[in-house]
Amino acid sequence: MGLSVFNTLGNRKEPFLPMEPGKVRMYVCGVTVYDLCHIGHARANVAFDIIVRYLRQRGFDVTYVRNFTDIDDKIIRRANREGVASREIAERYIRAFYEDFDRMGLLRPDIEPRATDHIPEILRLAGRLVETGKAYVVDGDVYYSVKGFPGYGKLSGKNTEDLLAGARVDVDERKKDPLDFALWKASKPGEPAWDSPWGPGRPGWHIECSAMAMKHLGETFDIHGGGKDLVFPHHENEIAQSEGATGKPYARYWIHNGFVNIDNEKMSKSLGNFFTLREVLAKVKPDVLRFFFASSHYRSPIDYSDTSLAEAKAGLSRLYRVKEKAEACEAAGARASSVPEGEAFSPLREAAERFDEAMDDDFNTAAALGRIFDAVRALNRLVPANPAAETEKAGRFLAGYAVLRPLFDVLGLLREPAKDYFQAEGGHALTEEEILLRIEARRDARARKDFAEADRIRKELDALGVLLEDSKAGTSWKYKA
RNA sequence: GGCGGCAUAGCCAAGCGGUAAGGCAGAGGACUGCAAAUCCUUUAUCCCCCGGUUCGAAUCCGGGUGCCGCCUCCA
Repeated sequence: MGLSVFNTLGNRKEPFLPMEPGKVRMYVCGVTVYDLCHIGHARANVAFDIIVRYLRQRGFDVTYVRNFTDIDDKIIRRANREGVASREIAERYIRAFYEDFDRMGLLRPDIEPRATDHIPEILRLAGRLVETGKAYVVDGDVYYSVKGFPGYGKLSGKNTEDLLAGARVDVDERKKDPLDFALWKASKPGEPAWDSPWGPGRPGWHIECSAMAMKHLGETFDIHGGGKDLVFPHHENEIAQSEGATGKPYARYWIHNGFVNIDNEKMSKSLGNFFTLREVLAKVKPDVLRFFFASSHYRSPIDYSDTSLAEAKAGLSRLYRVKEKAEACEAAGARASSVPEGEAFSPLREAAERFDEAMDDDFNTAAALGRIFDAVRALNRLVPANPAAETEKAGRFLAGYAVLRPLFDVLGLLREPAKDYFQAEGGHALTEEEILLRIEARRDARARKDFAEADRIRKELDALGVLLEDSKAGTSWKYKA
């Protein structure tokens, strides 16, 4: 069984065969840095983060490139509004981007090119297209001539007649054809500009990705990813200008993620119905969001709400409880027994295998998560009641947990210690010390069979958001979900 | 108008021709002083509707209905 991926180019699932065996060259469209990231950006990036993690775990040497669009109309507009340089806007939001995305545990790409650092490459590419007559110059603007590229529409499944009939393409008199798009825009007064053979100007949106992807990955590379909304026109145009220039296939597999919806409607800046990542991270741990995203297939739309977040939180807690037990075993001095064998482990090993099958099927994280829960159930049967007193059992449990751990890593889940996950949330009424004091008092009450007092203390803590759990090994506590 | 996608239990969500994963919520049981956690059992005779293909369809085909996305900046 091999890995298969859904390729937007061709609109079907295909076996994944990189150009060079064992090596994957991958480009993902990053963000335009003019504002804070919202959870739609988070969804897209978590999706590709998981894809990279899985490819690497599967043994591929992945070169992961993700750009920053740091020059664009929206950045300029914001800079003008605030009376600062557009560079300053870009720097500010790149910083914010890293703050948010690092918290999400997103892998840093191997290369993070910025448009403004690639002006020479962009000019070279545009120049190549002008020289070969595939692009034309009007008043310092450079436009790509779509009619000259026969494959136009192959990614998005559109044809040029339909596009024209759609009549939603704004008519610019200077363009030879309404579908033509700008490779280079002459700068207006007060706008940032770079010198070019056609006068001072700045790059159009689509060409930066082509220039940067081809510079860092070659003229043909394996995977190009982004949100579904980029299929047309952005990615269609990237193909046109890149293949128009090189005559070679551009990206071989196009992967697009579905949207985050609010009340069944696309969340977006223009609709105004968006939540920034940091707003959401103020409410829930980053892992909750990751779990939420992983619980649907990356191509499906996913509906964001407080309810769905709460459900994700509940499911994730079940996972963290397993980790909590593994930590308890380690704390008790147990070490994973070498090879997990025996009847009790076969459901675990089977679940791990079926996890890979699910991921092989177009990165089906929802199904993969199902297999993780199967494994969790199997592993929970092996939990020692008192790890300190049952080191052998604890060692077996750890051996089982070691089978699961790589699965969590692929999804980027369970990155923090369970103790922190359950106990390190701020803003609670009681300190850890105060909680432990009450647990001690309750222990004494239980020892003298004063259950009324013991229950009183437990209820008191419960009212303050602290949950007690008795076991043979003692009483543990956690903040209520 | 053109193109594409989706409709599965109370909720979320897999499934891609062989007789409905998983999670949350619910019910019963075990464990517990009682809880919590955990384990066991249980919860869709049926997958929007109507036809068709097939020994067999949630899965394929045709026709409906509803919702969504792209065609304009957008993950």
